[in-house]
Amino acid sequence: MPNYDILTKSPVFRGLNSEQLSDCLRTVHIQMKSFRKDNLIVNAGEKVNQLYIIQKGSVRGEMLDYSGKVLKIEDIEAPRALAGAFIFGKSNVYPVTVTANNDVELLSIPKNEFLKLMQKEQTILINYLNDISTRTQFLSNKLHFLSFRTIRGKIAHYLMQESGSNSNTVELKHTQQQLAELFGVTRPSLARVLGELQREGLIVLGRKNIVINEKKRLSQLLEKD
Amino acid sequence: MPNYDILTKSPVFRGLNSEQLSDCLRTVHIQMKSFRKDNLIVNAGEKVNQLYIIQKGSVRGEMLDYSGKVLKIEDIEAPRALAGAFIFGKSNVYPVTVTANNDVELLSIPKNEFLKLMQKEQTILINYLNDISTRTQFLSNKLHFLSFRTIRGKIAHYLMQESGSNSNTVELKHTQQQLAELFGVTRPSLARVLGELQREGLIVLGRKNIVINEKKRLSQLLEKD
DNA sequence: GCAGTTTTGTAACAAATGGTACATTTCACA
DNA sequence: TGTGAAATGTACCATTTGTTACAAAACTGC
Repeated sequence: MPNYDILTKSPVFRGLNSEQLSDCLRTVHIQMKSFRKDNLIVNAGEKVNQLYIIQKGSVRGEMLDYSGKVLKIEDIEAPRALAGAFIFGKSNVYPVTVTANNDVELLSIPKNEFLKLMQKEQTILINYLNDISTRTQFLSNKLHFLSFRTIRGKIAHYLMQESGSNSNTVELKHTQQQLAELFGVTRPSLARVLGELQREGLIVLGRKNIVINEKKRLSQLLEKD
Repeated sequence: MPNYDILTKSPVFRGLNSEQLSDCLRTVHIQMKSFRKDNLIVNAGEKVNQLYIIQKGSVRGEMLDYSGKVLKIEDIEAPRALAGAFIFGKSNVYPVTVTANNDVELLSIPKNEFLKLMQKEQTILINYLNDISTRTQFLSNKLHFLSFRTIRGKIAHYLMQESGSNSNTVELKHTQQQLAELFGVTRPSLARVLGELQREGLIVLGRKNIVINEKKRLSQLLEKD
């Protein structure tokens, strides 16, 4: 029941066609796993012994601090790979708790079987290197983001990043609550700072977007943080 | 002038002997580079087109926020590899500024040459996967660490991590200033909280160590943060 | 269009941290 | 052993954020 058409679009198998992929996968032991919405897929701290590739649905990675408070790290959607960077490495342990956002199907490939695949297909090797490297870069960005001390700084950085160089409007895909979790701050604090920035004329708050009035002054906020 | 004896101890070339390594490296184009103490090796934002392996000395990776304030990320010493995870991936750009801690010699291998090496020597491939995976795990830890809101939480987490499960003494390898940078807080604030924790009887501050008196209460701090 | 739910705006106060300054202690080394 | 530099302890106040609470506005499903 692996869907080769979908899986060939995964970062790991990209560049192969369905036939090539099914030929490859026939030579190794694989397994399909299913999860329902909000099911726990992996708990932080579990050992990683296989590569998971999402064939259907989307999952979220969250970090739980000791009080159970949630810091959301990211969403991963089909057909991306899960925890690719944690199969190898020293501690082979999931750093985040992974939960299903909706109905999810995973392709599971044991570590040593996946090694065989990479030895066999150079395309998979290069893809895999690209994938974990991209993940590392994502973490690095996240780290950079969290390094802003103030909420103003985080907002400024977020808006500058989301708006790109040409546009002055940022479409919001998240509620304030979700944004606050992303920033690692409380919702009222975020709302307060957003309100301040609006009163100061830097931005205009819409329901589902934010218009940047003065990009220069906004970027100056970054320099003070 | 590559030193094969040292390089075989690098995470990337581990498992090969000097002869095997020199044979490998003879088939590709490599280059040696030298830097003096506090020389800039790579600026954050530069493109990554080669793998650097430190043959001699140590370097530090630092993130500069826009005001020029320094957030130290890590030290990397010979014979580890540098920015291994950023050769591949989407944005091929250094996330941190790399500076020499002392006199440094680097082995530089262009990206496509390094690909050849991995195709040729499976040992190098597996080593490389382990290396970048370990780096990702390091970043993930760092992220977890920074997610603690309060200084108390960061101190508690740091001490619990450093002391391990048996010992109650943490040897300090850093000054307060260095620790403060590691934590992303100011030095006086760190000193204040350390003082508070001592007054509350949780820890005893020494010049070059910290003794944990009540491990239970310390771990409870983590739950409140 | 209405009722219930979610999202947003905002206020008042508490808590935590930053910035700055300075005295004291420790360290390095001449 | 003495001296200058570095590290540490601490105090004061400003700033930022958290916490809690509540009202208004916007959505949702009927």
